[in-house]
Amino acid sequence: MTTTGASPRPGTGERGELAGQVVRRIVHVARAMRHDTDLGFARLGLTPAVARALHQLDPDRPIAARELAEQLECDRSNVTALVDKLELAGLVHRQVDPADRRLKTLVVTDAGRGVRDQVHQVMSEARLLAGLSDDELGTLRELLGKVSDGGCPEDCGGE
Amino acid sequence: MTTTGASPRPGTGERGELAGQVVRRIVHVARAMRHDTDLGFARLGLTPAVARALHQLDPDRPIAARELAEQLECDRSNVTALVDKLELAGLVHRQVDPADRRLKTLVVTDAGRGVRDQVHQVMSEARLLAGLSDDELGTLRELLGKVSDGGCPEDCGGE
DNA sequence: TATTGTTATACTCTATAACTATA
DNA sequence: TATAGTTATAGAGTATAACAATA
Repeated sequence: MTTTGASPRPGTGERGELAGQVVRRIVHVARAMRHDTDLGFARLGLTPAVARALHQLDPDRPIAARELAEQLECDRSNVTALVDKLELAGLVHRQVDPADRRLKTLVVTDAGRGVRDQVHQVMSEARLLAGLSDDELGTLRELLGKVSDGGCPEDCGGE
Repeated sequence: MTTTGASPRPGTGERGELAGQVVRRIVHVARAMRHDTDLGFARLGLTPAVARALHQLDPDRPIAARELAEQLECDRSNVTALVDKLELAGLVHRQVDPADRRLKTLVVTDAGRGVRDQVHQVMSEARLLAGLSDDELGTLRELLGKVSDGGCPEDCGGE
């Protein structure tokens, strides 16, 4: 407690200023990236939310709507509309679970597989990251992984 | 075409995979951060967009609505509603520019100054960044700055 | 009684187009 | 005619509450 560095409140002091800059840059960069990916999704005829939903579905391990809602961190009621659009586009098929007839399993169709791959690719293009070397990208990935809750439920790190 | 490394399309190959992971992590982290800050804004009685608008206004250099729209990268028509709420809350005052009576200058009130400071602090708290050292934060800031369009119009880097 | 999926509803955010008042 | 701000409107995204079917 002798020198500087102990701020009464978070968001104050040098450390808080630095953290604030990082927060704003992350939000800004993410905004630009989403703007970028959204264009790609639109080219596939998908809204951003629908694209994210499709991306979250695993063609080889169908899940119920409930589970998709958890993965998307949104309410069940929203999933209904998202899956409606996916089913209308022929990318996903609702299938009642014989074991528990309350559940509706979301099966990705063959067409859905193809579009899902394209969604994945759109999210990997990352024009904005072109200026970074492979080393820098690696470092960035590590640092982002250290951010609390940066563990990412499914697809961020592992693959 | 002799070795690896040359991918026909972006989003393919090792580099694309790495970039994709970084993209997804950034989006995920930004999502978590926004969720975090949004709670803070709500405690101030502000919606996220209103908070961002107030944060963008400089109490010492009033700007017109048009300019705010540019800074927020949104349409003029939206600014009307945002400023409506800010004015209703007594945080901002519309003032017709005598020089060009088409313009309405947005003046931050005394109460507005206080709330704006709190907004700034909410954005600097960054609980999620607690696990990173000062060095790591600095590196993260640099790398994010290298991302295309990471220049950030106003408040990200400079202060 | 608890849970799944659905529906109805509402609010926020954002965009487009048409209007007004100034210039 | 061009521009600033406003209004009306629409669509996407997300949340809550109530409902039917199933467990």
